[in-house]
Amino acid sequence: MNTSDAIEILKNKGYKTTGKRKDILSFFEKADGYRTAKDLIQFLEETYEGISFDTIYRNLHLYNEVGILEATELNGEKHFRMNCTSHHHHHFICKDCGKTKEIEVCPMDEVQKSLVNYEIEDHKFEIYGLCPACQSI
Amino acid sequence: MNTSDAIEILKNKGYKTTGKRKDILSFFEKADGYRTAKDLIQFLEETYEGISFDTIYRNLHLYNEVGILEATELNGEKHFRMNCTSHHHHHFICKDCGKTKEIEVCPMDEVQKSLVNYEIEDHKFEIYGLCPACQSI
DNA sequence: TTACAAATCGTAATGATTACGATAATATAA
DNA sequence: TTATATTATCGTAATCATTACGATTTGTAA
Repeated sequence: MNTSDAIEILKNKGYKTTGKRKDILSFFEKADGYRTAKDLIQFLEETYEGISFDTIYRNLHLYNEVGILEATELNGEKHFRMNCTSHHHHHFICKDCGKTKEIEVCPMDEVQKSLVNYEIEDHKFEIYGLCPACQSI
Repeated sequence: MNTSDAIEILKNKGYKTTGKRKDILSFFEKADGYRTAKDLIQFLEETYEGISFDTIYRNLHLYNEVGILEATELNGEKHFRMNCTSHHHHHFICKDCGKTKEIEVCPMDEVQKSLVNYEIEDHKFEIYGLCPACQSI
């Protein structure tokens, strides 16, 4: 997903296009990994001094709801990244820089066999560590 | 892991045994699934009216550190359960009652092949949904 | 260009968790 | 068993991320 895809989604759902919304999208497009609300605030402060928390969190929440962003929880903070809609997969997440690498393995087919009578709603499979670039630092 | 195993661990590490510590352990032993700090406070208030947050969170943190409890994050709150030390496995977690079912499948061996040069520190594989008992309610 | 719904602002409130100085309780050694 | 050192707990305030809200501004469609 990129910024213009995302704007298209918002328009189709009747949400308005604003400068802040576009900048939030390009921030995540450029980020290519997980970022926190704080990271986003810091970025937007450069352009929009004194931007409201309301704007930050409302839009993060909205983007997550319409599938533009996906979220995960790391050290007590929510982290967000551009959603990869292409196909189902999981991520290696670098604890240092937040960048991700796609993992194609998903064990859910096999797991379901051992969960008859259980109603599966969701699953999470994430690998944490240091990416090659962050190991040398 | 049960309460007496856990007390043994604490003793061996030089931590003192108190009534509250024992009660916290038996709470989690009885629970057989994930519980929040709030759940624990509610339980302990019955016996120890006005128990301090400090006691709750300090002990949860300690038990997690020494491997008595394991933790996960669900809807913005930390959830804790007795650690199953026997062997490596993952969990189905019921969103309603917090009870868990062990999943023996772990795809990490296979995943590692696609992560050469990545330093893997940790991984999480959890399945969420409703257990048979909670579906009928 | 107008009008109205939606977005943002500025700031206060919330909720989970952490922190801390004072006090109490436990374990150990005499 | 008693003294003593160390650890645990208390009571409460502080912190941190996130949510909420009335007032104001802005985008969009007619």
